Amino acid sequence: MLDKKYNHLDVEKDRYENWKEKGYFTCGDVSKKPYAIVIPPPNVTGKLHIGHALDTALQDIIIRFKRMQGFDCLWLPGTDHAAIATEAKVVARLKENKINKYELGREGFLKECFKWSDEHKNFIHEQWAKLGLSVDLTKERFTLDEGLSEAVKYVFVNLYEKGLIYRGEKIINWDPVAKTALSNEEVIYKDIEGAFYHLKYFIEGSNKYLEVATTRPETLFGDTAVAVNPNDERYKDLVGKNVILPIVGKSIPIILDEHADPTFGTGVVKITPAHDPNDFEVGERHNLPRIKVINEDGTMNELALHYQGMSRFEARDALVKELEEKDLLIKVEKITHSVGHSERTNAIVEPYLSKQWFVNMESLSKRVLENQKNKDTKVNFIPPRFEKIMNNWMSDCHDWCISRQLWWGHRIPAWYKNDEVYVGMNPPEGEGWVQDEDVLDTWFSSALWPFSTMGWPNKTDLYERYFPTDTLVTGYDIIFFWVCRMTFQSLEFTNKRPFKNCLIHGLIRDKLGRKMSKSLGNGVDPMDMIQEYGADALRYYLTTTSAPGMDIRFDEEKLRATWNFINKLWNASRFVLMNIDGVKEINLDNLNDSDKWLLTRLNYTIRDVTKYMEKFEFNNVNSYLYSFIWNDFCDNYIEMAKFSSNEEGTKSTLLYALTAILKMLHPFMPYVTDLLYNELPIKDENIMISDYPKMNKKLIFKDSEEKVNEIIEFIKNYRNTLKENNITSKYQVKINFDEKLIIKMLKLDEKIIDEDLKITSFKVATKRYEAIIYFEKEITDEDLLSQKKKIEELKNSIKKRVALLSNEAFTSKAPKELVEKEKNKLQEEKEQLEKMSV
RNA sequence: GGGCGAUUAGCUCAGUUGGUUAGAGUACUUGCCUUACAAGCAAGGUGUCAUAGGUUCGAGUCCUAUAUCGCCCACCA
Repeated sequence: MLDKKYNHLDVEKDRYENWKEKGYFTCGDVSKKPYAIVIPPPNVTGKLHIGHALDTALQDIIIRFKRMQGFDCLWLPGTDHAAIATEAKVVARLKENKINKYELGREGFLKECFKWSDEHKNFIHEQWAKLGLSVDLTKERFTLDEGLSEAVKYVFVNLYEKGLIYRGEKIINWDPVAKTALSNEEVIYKDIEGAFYHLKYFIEGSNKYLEVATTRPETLFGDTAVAVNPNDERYKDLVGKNVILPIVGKSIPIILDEHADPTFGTGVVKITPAHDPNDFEVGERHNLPRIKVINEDGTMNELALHYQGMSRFEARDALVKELEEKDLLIKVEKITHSVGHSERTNAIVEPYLSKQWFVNMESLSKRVLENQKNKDTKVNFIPPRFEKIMNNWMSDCHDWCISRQLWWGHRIPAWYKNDEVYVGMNPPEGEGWVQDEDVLDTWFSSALWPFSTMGWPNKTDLYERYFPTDTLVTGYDIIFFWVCRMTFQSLEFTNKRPFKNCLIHGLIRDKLGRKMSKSLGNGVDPMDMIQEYGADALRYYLTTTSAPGMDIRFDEEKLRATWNFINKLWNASRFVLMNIDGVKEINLDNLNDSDKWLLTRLNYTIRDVTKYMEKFEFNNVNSYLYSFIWNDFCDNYIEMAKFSSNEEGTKSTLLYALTAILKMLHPFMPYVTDLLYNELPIKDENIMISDYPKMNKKLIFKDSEEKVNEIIEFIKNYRNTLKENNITSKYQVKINFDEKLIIKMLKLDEKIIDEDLKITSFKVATKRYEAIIYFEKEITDEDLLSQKKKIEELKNSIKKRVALLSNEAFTSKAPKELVEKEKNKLQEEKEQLEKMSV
């Protein structure tokens, strides 16, 4: 027998191990149709956050639903080595022990990284288990696995051979803390306080000067020109002259370039090709030298003269002071401007001239855009609006910088000997070749995830059977980090989309709508919530609380309400189990009206729930399931069933309905439904491999549905009348019907009389049931008023409906069913009014 | 500057291809320990659907503006 109260800790204990041992998570039944999802691999950096809980719960719901529908389901799990993120963490851990990565050397450092990633993989496994995720652990992959590394190399070499990967010297985003290049997507722009420094650049051979405004005076050592706009009349006569670089004393030309905006500041721009992407382009156009004045670690180099060795920021302060002393500073204007920060180290990113590897995005992105036009082969975003994000990014993307000056990652398969470059799967033969020191951007390997995890480029059984995958689930924040890149790599290398559907969910915010972040300390640990409310409640709450793609404000009150819902399910199950003694088979041949009513409602629910499960609209699934379970099943049916619990039909209906309820809830709350299902007298081996309920048209009973609906309505009206008129114990009732259910539910037995009494009376009436309640009491004005009000309301409604139905525009243009429905309603209302007017 | 989303009950959110009296949870009021559940039951009140126009027999839903809030991208010498 079940405990009186639902205890999630007891329920969820040890259950996962059992599923795993039985092999329920393992795919491979070739007699069934395949259905595949690959998990977005979490980084091996830390613990899973609440967003992971949402993302993985959604996938588990889909997989469990499809599994019960009879698909052979592969949910492929894995983890991401997360190049820079992990490397930063390991460096930090080593630092605690006062160890520097360079002292350790590449090999030693990688050993530390593997140690770290193994630890975190274990941690992630534990959390997946707590969440109840039915991932196929026999197929687990890691982005640095041998197979995946082969795929990465293959793709690199192939793109290189096609000319889509090249090595070039460009301005890239440099992280001076991690000392590596970053892609544009790894740079986060934040508004910070800064200043415009207005400097004097004296015109050569003159005592006049140009006023040059800059936010980064320390880069002036790298200036190789100043530019003005060709249409700027103010500086027309200066063309061809030179200015003297302050402090340095060097002469640099005044050039004409569109880049200078005459309406911005003084209209004069200093050009530092080695330290600014726009200036770099200006430099290209005018053939200017590129002078680097900053080192990899963000300190100034020898070209910065006496500022050598200072950090960028120290040098700025000191330089400004010197400029001021030498009367070369005109003014300092405080401004707020957005400055790029490294996503991982939070260091201010330095635009930096350096030799890196790039992917040419032109043809790859074009192919994605083309493919999205074909509705049979496109990636279907759910909700559809997110397709625009991918398309926008794909129609305006720059070449992708893929080399990283890190150790943790896939080493670039390029070797150099003097000026020769060799790119290949294996090291070149012969002496003197040195492999590129750099590794690839972590997203380069994640981009291959849906097929590299299945053994590609080998034609494995796994790949042949499950690729392209069916559905990818992820947050909108990584559409261009990841979804876009998977799509173009997949189209390029497999000629197929990586997944048919891409289900996009929102971000989880705190109660006030703020992003969860470490600095605010407003994060919610899913493991804490599981401890407090159970994984079942957390999963159900997170996945059903909002419409697809919308952000969620995390609200513990709602999570608690979900726990209450499970407690309700628990107790309803107790009731059923207490009342189905001796049932050996489900027999639905002899049913009473309330049984038929419940089965009818159940079948509608199965139909609606299935429809919305297929569409991934879990909030709608909830609204149908919740109201069916709580209102129809518990509040109405169980109460009615108490009067017929000895009947075979009712016992069977209770069991049949509970079985279907548990199955429909199972994808969301696997633990509690597994336990409750096991208590049932008639069951399959396990709920997670049982059949999903199907609508059965034979179990739709329209007449009983209508009748019991009216009974419920009558009961409600009756109780309302008692309550409103404060009728407590002593009253008598005259009725026009012999409906046992109403009599029992309202406990009318001892109150029924046959004759009319000449005392206060209230009438309760629906279409076919009518009761007059006699009550010893003076009718107060208030009573009269409330009765009058009801009649008024009814009259108004009738008036409105009559007007509507006499509107010819409506009757001729509206659908016939609707007009018919309105007519029926009008008829009903008229009848009711007649009955109410005593 | 370009794009996206939101605005509905005190709060948090749903609202299907337009269908005529707009829903849920929570909070609130009242009465109940009715042997599944008081973390419950019964009954109840709650709305200028951001604003202004328009289309339509009919608009929370479609169209056009506007306002406020949030997010993304680009630019920021």
